[in-house]
Amino acid sequence: MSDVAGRDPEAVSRFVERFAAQLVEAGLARMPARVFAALLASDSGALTSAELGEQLQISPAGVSGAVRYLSQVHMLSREREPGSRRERYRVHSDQWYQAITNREAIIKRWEDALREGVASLGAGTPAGHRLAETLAFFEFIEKDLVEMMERWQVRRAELFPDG
Amino acid sequence: MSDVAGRDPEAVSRFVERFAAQLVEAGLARMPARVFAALLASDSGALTSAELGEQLQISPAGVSGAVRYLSQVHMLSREREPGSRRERYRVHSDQWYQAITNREAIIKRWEDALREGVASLGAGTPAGHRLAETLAFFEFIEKDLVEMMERWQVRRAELFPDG
DNA sequence: CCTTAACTTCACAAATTTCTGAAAGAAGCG
DNA sequence: CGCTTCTTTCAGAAATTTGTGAAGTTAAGG
Repeated sequence: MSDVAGRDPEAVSRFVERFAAQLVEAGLARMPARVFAALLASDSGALTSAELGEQLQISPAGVSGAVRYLSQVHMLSREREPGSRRERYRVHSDQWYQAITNREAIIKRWEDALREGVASLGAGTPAGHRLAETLAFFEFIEKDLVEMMERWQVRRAELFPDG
Repeated sequence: MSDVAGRDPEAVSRFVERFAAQLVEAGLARMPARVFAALLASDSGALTSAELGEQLQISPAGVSGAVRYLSQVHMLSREREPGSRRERYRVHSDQWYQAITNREAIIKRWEDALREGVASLGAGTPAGHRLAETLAFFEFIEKDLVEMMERWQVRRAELFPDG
């Protein structure tokens, strides 16, 4: 069943393309950005490969590549409808929470590189000191982000008691 | 005066390239990433165009493009040494604070796109509800990020009393 | 098992991005 | 004012990325 039926496809498309453009500007590749935006704007929160391909005018191969990337970075999850070979790609309500939590993996690698830098340039040198301070900043961010997400869960429950 | 003199250029270069690679993976363009990493790893915290060009093996044009971008997103600042036409590009100790604050501009544009989406898809629809929840998340993040940066300033003063 | 629907992989064409050399543009200094 | 030094702009070559068609793989359903 098409998720788009009964809605203004143009309004949907307009939002999808605009929001995707912002995601692209923030560093996401074009096609994953469009797929993610389309899911976000769907009523059911889940679309099949065919639906995505039709709505976004992209080939099955394009959809495949985009969802592979998005699922790697935990921005969507795949589900198989039982007794069908159709896959559905879904955004969850805590998807952003997931995505941000995933950012921590990136921060961890930055921290590794910085620790190496402090060691090889020397903790006593001005440059070493700068790297150490940068490292401390990321360690702070990492810890504080976790707490921030906890605060969001609380706030979310307040704003959307039934969500 | 070369900032690199008296240090192991190989150790510096190794850190610069590794850290830059992480920044690239996070979405920054290659050359801005390398320039930023080189500044971070310099003892003085500031390098001239010629020094950057030599250390990174890139042309003056490359340096120019990279620093233009980095200064736009507030990841470095330019200074003119008085009585010289040489420019120095500097990272400040609160540079990451600046960069994150700048991210808020991006979040603001996401929020605009989402508000439009809620309006055009209808606040009462499931999709509209999802967009509204996403919007609320970003509004929360935006406010909380500011407080987080304030907490960092406090923490930083504790860790580096003389910084 | 065989058919068939769905997804994935792969090689390639097209579009985009990146980086450079060359030329033009500022700005200090005599 | 003209020389010199440094930076920026710009057109284009080179490299990378993107998205597709076509072939290949998997698994449901007879």
